[in-house]
Amino acid sequence: MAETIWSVGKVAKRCGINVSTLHFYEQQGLIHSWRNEGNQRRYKPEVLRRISVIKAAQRVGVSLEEIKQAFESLPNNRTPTVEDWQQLSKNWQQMLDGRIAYLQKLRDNLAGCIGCGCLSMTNCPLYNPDDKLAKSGSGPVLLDQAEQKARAQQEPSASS
Amino acid sequence: MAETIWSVGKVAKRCGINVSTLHFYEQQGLIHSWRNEGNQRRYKPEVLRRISVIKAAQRVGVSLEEIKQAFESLPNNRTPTVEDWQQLSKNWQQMLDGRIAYLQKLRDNLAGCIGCGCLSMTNCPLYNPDDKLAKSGSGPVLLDQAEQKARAQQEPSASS
DNA sequence: GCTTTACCTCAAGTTGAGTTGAGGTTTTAT
DNA sequence: ATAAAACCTCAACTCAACTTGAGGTAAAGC
Repeated sequence: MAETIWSVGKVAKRCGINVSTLHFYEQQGLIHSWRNEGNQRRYKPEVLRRISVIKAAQRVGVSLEEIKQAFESLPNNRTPTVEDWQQLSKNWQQMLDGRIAYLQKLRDNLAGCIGCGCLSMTNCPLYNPDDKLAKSGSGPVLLDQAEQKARAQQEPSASS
Repeated sequence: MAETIWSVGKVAKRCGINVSTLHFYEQQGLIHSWRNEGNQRRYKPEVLRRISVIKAAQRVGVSLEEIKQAFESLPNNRTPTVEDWQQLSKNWQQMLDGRIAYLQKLRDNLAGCIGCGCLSMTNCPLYNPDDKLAKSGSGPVLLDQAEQKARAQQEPSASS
């Protein structure tokens, strides 16, 4: 219940990040602060939660832009409620399920693939990552990599 | 068995990447080529395997530098054998297991954590990512993020 | 009271992973 | 034989995510 107010330095230390990173996140609209009389930043404890989420998400490869979009489901005007965070959490979990599924698929394919010695261009999932792996079961809630544009199929001409 | 020789354009098209990316990877020492009489790049089919591995690895957040190091276990002078690739594959799988474990832990913690409404700084794994999540079961073979340096523990002073 | 520490802004620099463009050569296709 | 497509080099640009530095103000400790 400690209705604590935080300074940049405290937040930075507590979260293990630089003060400059907090400036940066604020500038990017990921976190918010108000100022005291001396123009110094002050934070609600909520900010720690946000930063924790940012760090956790980054670790799994989510960009700041995507995180920001996820945060936009949180209210700007009032402090997010438990329900607000739960909604975000739900989306997050779908994404994580997708990522996990992808990694598992990749791992399992590696076993039979990377070391198999085959040079079968048409069969090997490693040589054909788009079909077999990239598009595999991820419910892209936050991630939406929108990759693979070039997908021409054309074998070279020479052969022995 | 097709002992095919590849040009940049063919490789690029086949792999769905730009020619400039191949130049770049070569410059970074990730792939190799020789030149024909007209100074144009020529590739062994092996390069497709390398690029596939690069792409797969990048997708799970491995940096080019780490990939390069992994490739250094491959022979420079001769074409990698099945065994060479198998060794690399083994390391890769350990890393993937680590990443999967991390993601699962994160997902499971999210359920009880991000939306729980607790503000318990001392208990919540989200607020204390270093201990609970970051260091959790990953045998860092390729990843070795070497993060968390700043880990001071200091609560702010004010309270209500 | 004064010194040290923390904070402020704003501009510029850094790193990773490429991309773009200019200016020129080779290959391929007709 | 000639035009189009593919290739070459090298330098510069881009973008994300920060970090560093200069020059100055505010707050804390003794």
